[in-house]
Amino acid sequence: MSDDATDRSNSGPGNFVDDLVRDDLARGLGRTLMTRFPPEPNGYLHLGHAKSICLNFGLAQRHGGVCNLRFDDTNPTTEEVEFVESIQADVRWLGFGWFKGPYYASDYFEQLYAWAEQLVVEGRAYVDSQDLEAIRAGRGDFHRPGVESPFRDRTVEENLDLFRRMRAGEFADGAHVLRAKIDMQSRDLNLRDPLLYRIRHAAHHRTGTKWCIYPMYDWAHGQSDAIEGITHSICTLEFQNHRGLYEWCFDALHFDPRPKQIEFGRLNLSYTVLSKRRLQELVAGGHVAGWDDPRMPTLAGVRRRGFTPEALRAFCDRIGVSKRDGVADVSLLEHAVREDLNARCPRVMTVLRPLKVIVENLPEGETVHFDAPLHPEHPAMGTRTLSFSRELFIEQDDFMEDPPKKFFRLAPGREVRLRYACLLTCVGVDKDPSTGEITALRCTWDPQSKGGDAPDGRKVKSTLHWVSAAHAVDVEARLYDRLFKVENPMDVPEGGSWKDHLNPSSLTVLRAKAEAHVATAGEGARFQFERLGYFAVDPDSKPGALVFNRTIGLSDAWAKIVAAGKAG
RNA sequence: UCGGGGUUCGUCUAAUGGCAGGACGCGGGUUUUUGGUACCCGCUACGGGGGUUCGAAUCCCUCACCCCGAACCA
Repeated sequence: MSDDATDRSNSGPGNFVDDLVRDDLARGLGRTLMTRFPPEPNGYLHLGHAKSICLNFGLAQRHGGVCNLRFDDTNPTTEEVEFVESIQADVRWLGFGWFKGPYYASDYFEQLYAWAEQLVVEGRAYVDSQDLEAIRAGRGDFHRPGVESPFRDRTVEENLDLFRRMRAGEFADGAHVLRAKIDMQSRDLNLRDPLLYRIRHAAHHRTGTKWCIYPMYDWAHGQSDAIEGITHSICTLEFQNHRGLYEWCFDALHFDPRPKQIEFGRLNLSYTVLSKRRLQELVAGGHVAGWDDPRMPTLAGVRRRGFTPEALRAFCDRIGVSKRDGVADVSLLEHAVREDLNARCPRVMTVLRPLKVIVENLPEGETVHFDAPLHPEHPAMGTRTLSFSRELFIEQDDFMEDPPKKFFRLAPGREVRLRYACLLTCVGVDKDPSTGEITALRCTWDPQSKGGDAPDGRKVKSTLHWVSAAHAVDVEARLYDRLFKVENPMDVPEGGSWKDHLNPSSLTVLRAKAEAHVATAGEGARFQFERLGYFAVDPDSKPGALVFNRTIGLSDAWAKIVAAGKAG
């Protein structure tokens, strides 16, 4: 124990919210720790939400508390059931569950309205009948105080009457609003008589047409927290400016105990955009196939791509939680994904860009079988049988007629190993006489090297993946690259758009040859295609027509050598 | 310019008055039937300036820079 204080090698990523919660718990909260994840159902959840979900649910999990899922559904014009459903599915997929609920701010509309009337009665709120522009103008700006509305001094009776008639539907949208009566001189702009209710004759996805006035965020959120008994209301940095108003509401309603609002820095990721509005724009503009396009940073997208919830949670643990507005490197996410997939994925061989190989010393019609482990480090995962015959496919990238110095793979006269099979030597190259294009490789195998090692102990510098032409299954492989070409897509020159940074080759579709073992794989199944990366079966797959998404490639030392121009 | 936050390796993040540490990344190496994995070694940081102190990333002053805020969005 005493060593812990001095052993700095152990200190993991920071999480100042967790520290605060621990302090509060140590001091004695007097009630159960309760957090909440409060999405607005107006879009799909993305990686940024994953950070918030892991934070809120994680806190509850670690400290014997409870975390509510609550839909912040106070704006009927943007919210839809499609989203409340996808959000629940995504939270569950990530590995979290809620104790009761889910909850909805709309369930509290009646209570919220009653409290608003209370404010009116106490002279702390009034109905303003100025139009939008006048209200905006009256608010002033950073340097000028606001001016009071001419309607600010209406009597309680008049305010109550008007507010009730607002609810009753007597007025058109925009005719009146309910405002808190605070201080038009305040340096905190949120305290310059903020709007509490606006009229919206719009159907709500849950309350239908029962209401035609809807509470604003600032009126709904804190009170919803209080109703549920939330102890720690954790939100992102942009809400720091609202804390004064959050507290004002609790003062006005004399809430005790009250939730504590804590703000943290939202997740930003290099080479991607994380904002619902922009993701929506990518979908609407047809830049991707949908919210669940595997290139999207949505939870639906990365799930389809083959990311695991475990990897996402590990990533969220590792980036830490602070008040800094930073940008996490996408390579950290990729690392978490590879780390998890490496441990759990069975290995198989698939050739993405086939190059035909003819094994001259193996008679046509003859098949040799090899047993190969499904995971070299986990024998318990079992084995599968590989078929080897006269016609094979290897990767086009694995052969060069005139290789540079550091190219260890197949070349004329050179011997390599076929993974789990045998040693193979290239003895000739067939070319199309008119184009000069290589059509096939002439090779011989060493029957003494069955399994991959020669009895004479000779070594080869490279091991290639391969499939037998006669036994392979045709599959579609979808390769993904980063959606954006630049680290910060929001860094745009004058007159440009962040969408100018979209990577035109973020998707490559290939017709590949896979070993027979994958033929029966079901949707969502994950494999490592040896030497190529991790792949997951896409829902577009049909019987006999598998589609694989490349979740992430393996780290590729050779590609780095080539990119650095050091291949020799 | 007013208010609210923020500034530690390239990135994320520790250390809260006592040797600036970890992870990712990058470079090198060992092992290897994946140019994978694993393992080893190395790399780079306290925004600037003043002060307090035996001692400052940490406390004080000051400057600079960055983010958020003037929706009937959340």
